Amino acid sequence: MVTLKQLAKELNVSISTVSKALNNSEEIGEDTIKRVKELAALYNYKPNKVALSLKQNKTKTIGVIIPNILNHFLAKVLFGIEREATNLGYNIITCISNESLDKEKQSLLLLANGSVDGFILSVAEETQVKNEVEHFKRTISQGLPIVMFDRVAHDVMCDKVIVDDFDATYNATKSLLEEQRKNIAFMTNINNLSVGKLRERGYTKAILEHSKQDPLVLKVKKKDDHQKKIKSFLKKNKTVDGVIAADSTSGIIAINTAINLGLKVPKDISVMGFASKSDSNHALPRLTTIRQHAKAIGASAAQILIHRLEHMHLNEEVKTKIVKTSLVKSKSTL
Amino acid sequence: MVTLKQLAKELNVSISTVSKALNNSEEIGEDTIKRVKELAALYNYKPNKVALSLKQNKTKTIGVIIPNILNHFLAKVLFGIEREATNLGYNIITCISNESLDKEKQSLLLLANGSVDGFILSVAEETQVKNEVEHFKRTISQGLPIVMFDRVAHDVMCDKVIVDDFDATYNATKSLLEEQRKNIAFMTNINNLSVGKLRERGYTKAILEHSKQDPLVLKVKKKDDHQKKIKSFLKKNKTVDGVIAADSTSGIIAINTAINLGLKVPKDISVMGFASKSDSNHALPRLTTIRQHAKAIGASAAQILIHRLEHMHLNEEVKTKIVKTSLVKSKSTL
DNA sequence: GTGAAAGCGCTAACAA
DNA sequence: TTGTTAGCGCTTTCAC
Repeated sequence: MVTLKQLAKELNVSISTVSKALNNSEEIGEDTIKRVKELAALYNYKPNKVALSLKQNKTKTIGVIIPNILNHFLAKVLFGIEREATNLGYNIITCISNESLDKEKQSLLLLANGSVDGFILSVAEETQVKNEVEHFKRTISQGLPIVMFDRVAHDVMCDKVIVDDFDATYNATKSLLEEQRKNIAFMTNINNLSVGKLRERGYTKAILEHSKQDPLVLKVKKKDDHQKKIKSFLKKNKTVDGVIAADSTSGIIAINTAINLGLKVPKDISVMGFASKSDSNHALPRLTTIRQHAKAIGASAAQILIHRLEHMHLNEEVKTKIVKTSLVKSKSTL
Repeated sequence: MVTLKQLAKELNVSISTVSKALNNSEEIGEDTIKRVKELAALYNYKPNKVALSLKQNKTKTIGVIIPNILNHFLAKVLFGIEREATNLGYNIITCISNESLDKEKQSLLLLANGSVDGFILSVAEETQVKNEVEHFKRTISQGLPIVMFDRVAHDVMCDKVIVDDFDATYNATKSLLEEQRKNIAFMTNINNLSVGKLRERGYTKAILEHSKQDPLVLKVKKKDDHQKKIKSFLKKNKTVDGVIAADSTSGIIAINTAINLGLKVPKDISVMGFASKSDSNHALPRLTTIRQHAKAIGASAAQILIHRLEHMHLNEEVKTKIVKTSLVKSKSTL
């Protein structure tokens, strides 16, 4: 890479002249500016990012810590973050915590050495289970702002972008009740997560308030055979005529399994679940989905963090933004 | 963040003494080392990454350019890259080209300002269609090595990690022929990509060599209704008794659609396709899949790049690594 | 209108 | 054993 020094030498002017010329300083003569710019263009000069970062004590880089990149929702949020950050002139350094508390701590520590100006993250499953938050607080107190999305740690004072999980399942359940469903089951493989619990509560509340049935919940663990679990559940609970799925695969599998068992969807059983558009394609009939607007969540998180970074002096209060889900009807419900 | 300067001041020693002490230099007295380290620990000192990068003229950071983060395969490769890079002491800056040539150029340019030491990337669809490679060559000639994976630009001299796409479908097709399938179709929605073409050629060759049928190919475009396309294809070609899917969704949809049309899988029709483990769950019976070992591909790419970065002086020849696919049999084939 | 010098945080050659 | 100094590439204040 060409440096100011080299340009200066070749032009027989000082380094500072070159610097000022390239930054269109008023101080510099017109033809000098022209000469400098021409040579810079010729050599394809680009200011060294690292030197700039050191000088200005900011990197224009955001650390993003994602629990699981293979989760379609999280990947899509990352997509949103990347796009918005790029538009606003920031790069992102991505770490994958792999749902591990240790890796999460590690990543936070590793990047808190001047590599990034702040963080966007979703809390790892293990962290939520153990309810640890010290590492977040420490990072923030070091002057590195954090924006949490989706899975957040409520007792950490920082900006948050979340989904209306409770309302989403509450409304989804009510919508199945309006179809006159008498025995609606709730399926989840994210029962450990804050969002998973909220979704279950939304379902339960709707059932208790508006139905005569008891809540009926199937909790699938990561290591379970997902298909088998759902199949035996549906076999055992033959009167189930509605399903709310808290995660993106349970809904798909529920439809496929129901059909395999000879049920008609949605005539005999209605299925509704959190999922993305592309996943909903994997069932026939297509899954009626609760969409989380993942890209918008990512974009919001990036905006909020960058706004804070660029207005650090203002010391604004932390805020929580709620991105509303929407229900996209398809053929798996009436 | 605490700096050496502050530590030095508080300890009444020089900056270089502190630096050396922290680096366990032989030159420094034992008790000085101890005093320095204690204070450093107290203040939670961490060497400033940016300063180090500037000094040593390397960032220990890799630029990763992914065409589409929502593609499960690519996301998994990213996962592999991140893990391996982290293990080897590198960070990754992720850019998403979104299959756009412009964004790809943009990202390359943006990071070639000292932000990263090298690149790992998979070529964007538009880039492959237009067959542009100049931006890659320019980057490399600037001293930033590139490792390409999966979708590679053959006329760029750089390290590559690829899949045995041709062999994979050739063998898959032969395996269906061994089931005595008489009319095997090939379905793809990645016909624009180098890998998509290779996969089609593998299928075609196997058919031409070992079967009496003509090749039968269904090309689905991004904007098509995937389910509809496959449904009408299967309706029109009622004698199709085998399917090879080049991408990760066509196989799933083919199974679900066949069942919807009243066919028995695998009795009436066998389906086999590229897909990941989690996707294969979306069909019932589960899809027999061609696995690409995405994580291993990512890890290899990271290893190769980092090796090159740390042995730049050797100027080793570029190499191409082929990661063999494997066929995981499930219930969608005999 | 142009240049010299300081400084961001760090390392390392050299001096004491 | 410890300190001084230069320098990585850049911006910016202050002199000329």
